[in-house]
Amino acid sequence: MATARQKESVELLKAHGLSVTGGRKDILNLFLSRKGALAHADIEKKLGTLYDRVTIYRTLQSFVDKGLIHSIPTKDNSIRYALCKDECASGHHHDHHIHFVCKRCNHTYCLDEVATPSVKLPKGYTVNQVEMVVSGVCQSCQ
Amino acid sequence: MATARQKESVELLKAHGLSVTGGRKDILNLFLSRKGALAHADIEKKLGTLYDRVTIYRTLQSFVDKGLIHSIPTKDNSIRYALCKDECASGHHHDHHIHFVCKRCNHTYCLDEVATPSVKLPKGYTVNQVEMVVSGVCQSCQ
DNA sequence: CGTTGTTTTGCAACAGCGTTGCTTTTATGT
DNA sequence: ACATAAAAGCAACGCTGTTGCAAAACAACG
Repeated sequence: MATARQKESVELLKAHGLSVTGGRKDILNLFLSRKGALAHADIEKKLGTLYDRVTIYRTLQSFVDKGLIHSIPTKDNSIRYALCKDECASGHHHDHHIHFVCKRCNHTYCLDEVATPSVKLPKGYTVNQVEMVVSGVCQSCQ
Repeated sequence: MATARQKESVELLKAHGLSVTGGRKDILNLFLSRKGALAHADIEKKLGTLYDRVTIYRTLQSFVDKGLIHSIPTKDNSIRYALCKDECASGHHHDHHIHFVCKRCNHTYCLDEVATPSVKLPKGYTVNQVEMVVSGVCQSCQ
């Protein structure tokens, strides 16, 4: 099981054109094991003794660049990251789902089954991307 | 005209239970004169010589607390602020409009005429607040 | 399996953002 | 105009994210 996940992360890394290193495997495993988004601070808290702060920053950046994870904007000024679905590729993110932030446990979830509704903008505006973040109370915290 | 705006800002401050000071008037005037959101950095650039950095932070915070302005989350990790409509009061923000970020001029607008569409979440989720940020190209930059 | 060239990591230092404590100055209400 | 309460200024700090460079790890190839 742990080995299965190991294999999965290695495959994912290779499939996205990233060389396989210990740090990348560990960080990717965090994303795979925990459904929900992670902030840099979360990762540092879990792996802080193993890897340098800078390495984590650069790893996250490379993951975003290669379409492995995407960033989620939040009100509290801390960027969170979550795994992308298969449709995302290098340079092209297609996260058409909405994000949910729980006020109790402070976890962030990708609600893949909920698509972002289309919006009608006033004349003259060209839409490029739509971000939707819903906050409230999640299933586990009810 | 400048005096009319002066009066308007004084009224607004008083109406929201804030004492009237030079800094608050100047900062509020910035919001009144410029349609669009402002980041702390923008304000500092315009008024930086007049007021201390800390004063600007505290002023913005008090404006948010009293329901004068609201914050807008962005991907680049810089909080922007925009004027609230009348429905907002101390502690209760009702910004049910969407926000638009232009990729060209990098301005942020409140599209008050566009309401946030309602979303259907999976069972077990309680919705508290919905944030919608659309990015693209604005009217002036077409 | 070892060598070589490239990529990644760790370390140190730095810049920017936002906060806090304390003192001085400014506003408010009587 | 005065006393009291609030805000501004100053200094310092912590946290987040970035950059340059040297050491280490990885990938490809013979």
